[in-house]
Amino acid sequence: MSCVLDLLGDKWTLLLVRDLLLGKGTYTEFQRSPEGIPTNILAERLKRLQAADIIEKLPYQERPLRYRYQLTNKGRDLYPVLSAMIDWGNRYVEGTISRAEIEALLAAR
Amino acid sequence: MSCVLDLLGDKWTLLLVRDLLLGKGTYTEFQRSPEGIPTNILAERLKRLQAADIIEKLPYQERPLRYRYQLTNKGRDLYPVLSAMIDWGNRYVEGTISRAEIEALLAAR
DNA sequence: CCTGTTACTTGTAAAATGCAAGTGAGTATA
DNA sequence: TATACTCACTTGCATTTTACAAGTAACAGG
Repeated sequence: MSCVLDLLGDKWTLLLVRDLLLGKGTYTEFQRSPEGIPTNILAERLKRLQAADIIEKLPYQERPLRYRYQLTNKGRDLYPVLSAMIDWGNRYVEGTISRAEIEALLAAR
Repeated sequence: MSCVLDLLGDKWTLLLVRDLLLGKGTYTEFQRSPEGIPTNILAERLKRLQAADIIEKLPYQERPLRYRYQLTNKGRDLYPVLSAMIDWGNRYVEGTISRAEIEALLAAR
């Protein structure tokens, strides 16, 4: 647990994983998420997640060359963690989006 | 997710929930956990978890009057979140204790 | 009285975070 | 061929949070 929380135990990291699961992938897409992650924190977290092999950076266009981030298998396997948090949130925290609505968002993309 | 992470998204909170699930309950028991939580952080997190109705403080002896903390139903329902993290850790993080060993610890108490 | 235990609180230095502004590569527009 | 614009960051700095050490208060036992 302690080792896992050294990687994921902060306010922003799992929000990034959530965004990635929802299909976001570019720097500006992450920045535009409603929580408004500070740009220096975003850059640092992306590096940490890459170093931990949870995400990878791939070119998605040339001229101009641009990269997008996407989850590795290791990263995608965090879905059950997010899923459990969503279920708990739906049960106990007000104003949370239901699991069904989220699955719909995932299916839509 | 964001609301849930405002409560749980830090290094120590879920470690406390883990300790509580393992049967720990007094201030010194938490302090003696191998991660070594700083005492001021411990006090603050216990207050936050109480305020969030995740734990409650109950007297366990008189003369001298002493309290222990224990999970509420809301707190116990965090088990699936921990469980998902443990499974992910077992798969991807070295030096993690297997789920089976943890279940044994839980059964033992 | 003196020592020990439990459960904290207080002070402070170090580290992480949040915010604003700036940079550089490349593209599009006038 | 300047000028402006987008994307993906980096840098500087004030504020907040954390970590570590020390101190405190209530009570008990010898």
